Amino acid sequence: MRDFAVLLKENGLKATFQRVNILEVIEKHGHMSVEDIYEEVTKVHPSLSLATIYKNIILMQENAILTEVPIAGKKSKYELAKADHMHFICTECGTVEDKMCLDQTDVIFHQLSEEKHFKLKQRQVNLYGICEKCQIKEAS
Amino acid sequence: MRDFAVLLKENGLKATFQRVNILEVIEKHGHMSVEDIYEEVTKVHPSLSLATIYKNIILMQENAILTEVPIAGKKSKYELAKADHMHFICTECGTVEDKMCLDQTDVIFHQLSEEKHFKLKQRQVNLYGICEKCQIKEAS
DNA sequence: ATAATTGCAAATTTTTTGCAGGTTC
DNA sequence: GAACCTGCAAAAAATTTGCAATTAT
Repeated sequence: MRDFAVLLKENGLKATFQRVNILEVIEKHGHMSVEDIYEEVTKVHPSLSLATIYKNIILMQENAILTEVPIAGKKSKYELAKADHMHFICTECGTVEDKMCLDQTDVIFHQLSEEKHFKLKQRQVNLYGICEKCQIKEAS
Repeated sequence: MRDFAVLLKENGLKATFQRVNILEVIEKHGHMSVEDIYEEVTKVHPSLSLATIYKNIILMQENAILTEVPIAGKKSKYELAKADHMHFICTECGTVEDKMCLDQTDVIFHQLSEEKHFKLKQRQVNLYGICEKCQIKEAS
């Protein structure tokens, strides 16, 4: 488990129990909506409030600790900021799975960063479909 | 301007003034949030309600007439369903611009559709950065 | 010690719902 | 004329805000 207290301090944020807790559950589960986080985190720290989660998600995004993964037809999920990757998103159950970028994605990104009229900062490649579990469920 | 009445009927939906109107403003502006649509559409048809927009956006997505473009840090926008393309999204002003897919995106998509554990349906490549206008604004 | 952070409650904003009246085919 | 659709108003859900009490450094 990463040392989130240090990570927070490096970004000039105080390492409160709440923040570390939020980051730990996100690390553990990978991709979580605000509500997912709330449910998990209150198991350990029942008084942790939704307002605190909202405030911190915003703050941690500003500090590039968290990244939002907006999803068509569902609520956004949040993940720890990490090296560029793609997402498999299940349109049935909403599960998000990371997928390493292929070589071609770098080619594309590089080519697009040449575009003079748009200063490219970040890419997000989201692949929608049906995950293994839901395929099995559908079949039956 | 496309004949949206026909498009709606092809999908088994009644061609109401409201629906055609919603589709026309989206066609004209390219990418619009619910609120954008409401503001535009009420200029022509002041009594058109938000509830109608919400109901129809859902319905038209189910019928593959509209596509949601979810955007990190901003509200989703909606566009007419069309051939695969990428989006340049300005993180300052929220403007969305379409960008044709490069050849490599097809290679990637094809390669990923071989993955046995995920039945790939749709891709969404979103490129975040600063648009020309906002670059100029920043510089000054 | 002090500046930042939390948690509550209230306010605001966004989205959904039910239904009576109106419209499309 | 039957089924569908709209617009209202109310309800529900999601997010933000202000502030007094608490906590991290």
